[in-house]
Amino acid sequence: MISHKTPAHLKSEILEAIAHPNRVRILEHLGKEILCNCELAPALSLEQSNLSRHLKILVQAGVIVSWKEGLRVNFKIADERVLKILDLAQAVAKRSIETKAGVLEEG
Amino acid sequence: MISHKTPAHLKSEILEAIAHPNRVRILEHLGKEILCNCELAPALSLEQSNLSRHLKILVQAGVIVSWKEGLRVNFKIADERVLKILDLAQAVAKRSIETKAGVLEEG
DNA sequence: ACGCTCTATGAGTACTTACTCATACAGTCA
DNA sequence: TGACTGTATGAGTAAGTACTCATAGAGCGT
Repeated sequence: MISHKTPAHLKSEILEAIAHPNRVRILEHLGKEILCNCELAPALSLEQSNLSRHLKILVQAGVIVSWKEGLRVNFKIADERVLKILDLAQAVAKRSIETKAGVLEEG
Repeated sequence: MISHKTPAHLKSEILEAIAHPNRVRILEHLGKEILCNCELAPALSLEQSNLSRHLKILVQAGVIVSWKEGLRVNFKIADERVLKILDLAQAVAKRSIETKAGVLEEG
């Protein structure tokens, strides 16, 4: 079964999964340590059901992986490159803001 | 005026701007050459007005820059790192697909 | 001035998304 | 078994997004 998705579609699926601010925060936490839903919820001040759905989106995109451990479901980053994407996004955002500030000054 | 946006929010603004499949396609084209709306529209098979709005989103995020040249408005990548983000997204997507295939085989 | 080309935007619609509440499901321990 | 903890999901709602059509604006040429 070969995927018929275009390259642009493949990329956007990963990026859409990552792009939500709460999911960015989840990834930032998981970049440091393995955590479960019950630890992330208070750390991010998110409703348990809401967080569960965000985590599901990340798992389905293949950005994080999960496994059961007793009652808990643990999560960790599946591919370290997603953290690199976050770093680059940060850098682009920073430059964008600086450029806008520069335009205002010289104007 | 200092921005009060959280790091997660800054990142997600860039990623949300990039994440749409049509905007990924726009960036892929602009990664190779400078183009105007009128050249991109037929290349991407997008409605002129629809394309114009996608380009606006990318400009507002600071991902691309635009300048007038007669009737045309040209666009180019503002920060080459967005292309790197697309490459990484592609790599993550590829690995995700392979991992899922592996799971199916060993199952 | 006029017509022509290219781009931007208002308005309307269909679709998707995030969120919350309530509830079901899964696993542990007494 | 029942009570308890942790997770997933159905249902409903509010908000956001992408798309199209029509139209306005901006700049070129005659």
